[in-house]
Amino acid sequence: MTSDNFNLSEFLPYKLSVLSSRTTKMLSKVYGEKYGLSTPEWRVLVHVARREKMSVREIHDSVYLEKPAVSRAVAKLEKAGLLRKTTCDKDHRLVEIELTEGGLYVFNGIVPEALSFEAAILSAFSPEERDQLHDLMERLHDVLDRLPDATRRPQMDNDTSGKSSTEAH
Amino acid sequence: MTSDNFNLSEFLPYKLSVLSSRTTKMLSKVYGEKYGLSTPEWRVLVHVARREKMSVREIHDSVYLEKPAVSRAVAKLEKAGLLRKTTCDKDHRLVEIELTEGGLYVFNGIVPEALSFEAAILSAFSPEERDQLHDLMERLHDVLDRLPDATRRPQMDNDTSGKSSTEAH
DNA sequence: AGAAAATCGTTTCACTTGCAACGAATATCA
DNA sequence: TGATATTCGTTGCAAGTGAAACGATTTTCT
Repeated sequence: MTSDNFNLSEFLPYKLSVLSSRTTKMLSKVYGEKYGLSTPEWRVLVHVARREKMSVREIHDSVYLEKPAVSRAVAKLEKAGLLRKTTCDKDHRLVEIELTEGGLYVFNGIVPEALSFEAAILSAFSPEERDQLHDLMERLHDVLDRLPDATRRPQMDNDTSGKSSTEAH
Repeated sequence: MTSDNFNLSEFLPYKLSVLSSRTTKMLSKVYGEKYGLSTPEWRVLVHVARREKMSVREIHDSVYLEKPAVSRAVAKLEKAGLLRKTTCDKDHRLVEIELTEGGLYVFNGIVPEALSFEAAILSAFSPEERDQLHDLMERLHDVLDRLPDATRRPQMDNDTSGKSSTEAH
């Protein structure tokens, strides 16, 4: 029998899922307990904070969230006063989403904690190991991209500030 | 301003989540489309296949699934005829779960495909890099374990066959 | 211009999840 | 032994999710 000794706990997709779930769950305490944000809301908030105005579709394209998830997150964040939503003048199908002052305030409150959480996690690694991790994950994505029924991978958006993406590491 | 240039797409918890989601989603086609199993059902099935009889609690302890998720997955798998559920003689609170012949058949059909999916993913890596990946993920878990509000991490169960866990490779 | 197709954001619906509470069974301990 | 506490598996419920459908708007093409 060939599959007799299949061990779930050594199966890469399962291991990735467990690690990801634990990480997300522990991070969610940062934006959840203190600010009452869900994970989609947290993602939308920090993404919107990077640009002037953006539409639901732009968020959907760059963040790993389904369109309905973006729409609902935006609705909740608007109700909470963290962002403002107006219909675009030039194209009435589009909405223009931007942070309010309150949204910026929350953003500035959460991000340092999120970064310190990430720093705590990465503290176990040397700079070389962090590069390794990044590299391995990137190559994992590349393999997934080439598989038959490849799932959508959100586009990394062009950085408006900071180092250019063409710059060597 | 310190958090001006926070970039979600370079944030480790987010990156882990995206990679894990993509992997799980693509793997789920293996057990989903052809066998109609959900992810919890797939996990329960392959875990139960490793031992004689086990309880819901034992599954919950070793697999990253909430107790209700295990209970529901077991119920569905039983209804599908893939496993058998009987109340324990010695302790009537417990149930004894074991694979049926049909369950073993499905198991033997799925596992090779799952393993070949994993192999396809890992094909991009050298043996050393696979060890690196494993090592980095393990150390990530260790860090999470030591953090204040550490989330539960399922126990890796003792292997009944194959190499012992104390063996240095 | 006018019909048809495409796009955008929202909503609907069925399904899944996570958490707490529950009844049943056993263990603990006076 | 009898009262209390604990454990086990299930269920209820509120919230979240994904896929398809929808109305509104714009684009495309004749």
